[in-house]
Amino acid sequence: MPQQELLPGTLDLLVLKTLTRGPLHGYGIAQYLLEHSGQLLQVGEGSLYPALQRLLVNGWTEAEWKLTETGRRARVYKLTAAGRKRLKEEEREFERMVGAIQSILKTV
Amino acid sequence: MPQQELLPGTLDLLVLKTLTRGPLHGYGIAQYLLEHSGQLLQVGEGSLYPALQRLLVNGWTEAEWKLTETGRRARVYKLTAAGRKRLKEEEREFERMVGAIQSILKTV
DNA sequence: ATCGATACATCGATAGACGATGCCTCAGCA
DNA sequence: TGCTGAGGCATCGTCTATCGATGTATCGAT
Repeated sequence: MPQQELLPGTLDLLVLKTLTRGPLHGYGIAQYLLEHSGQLLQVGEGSLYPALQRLLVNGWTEAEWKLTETGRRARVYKLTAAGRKRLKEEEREFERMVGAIQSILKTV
Repeated sequence: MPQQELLPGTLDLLVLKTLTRGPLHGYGIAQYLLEHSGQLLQVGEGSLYPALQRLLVNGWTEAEWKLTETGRRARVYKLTAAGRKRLKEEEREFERMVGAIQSILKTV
């Protein structure tokens, strides 16, 4: 059984939250999530880039091509006001769901 | 935006957990989850019955046709030993994932 | 020269959730 | 008598998301 790298449906939330720390590019987002989750949240590229597209299309983020300090081109994403609003909603919804599930799990 | 009824990937976990309280049929499982989650976990039939099939096929549950007190036929599901083991794994994995996500969410 | 890390993106397969639909029984009520 | 709603099963098609594989390219270090 291949263990999943992610809880399905939570990736947009994670990306949006990461971007509250400041504009960042895709690779950096994946790194941030990996490092700040004890290596648990391993976002594959095949999941990440489609997610970044979703966020763009929905207007939750804006993108700009830039050069990193190391001289590589990178597409830097920035939260929009709508994105911040969306983040709040997704956070609330996530906590609601987790709370509901845990209330089931904790019953003896 | 249609709000989701379930956190994807958590349905098997919820069903397995529900069955630790004793054998139960599909309809009863859906009711239990609804009632014990403050009406939050609304499992649709199009999600539930495929899930019950999965659990059966994997040997996590056993099924038996019975009659309810009201005289209707019902397929009653019961946890197997393997199902109990599986439940423990899924519980651990869920808490791990939620912990990781919340550690991202709580950073300022 | 090659290799690993950085950086983008797409494609196809798989899986899961969901709404709609269909079939059946029983109890209650008009 | 006939209808309706609740209890019960199940499947089908659609949609969406995750994921592994693949492909391109640059840069620094060996």
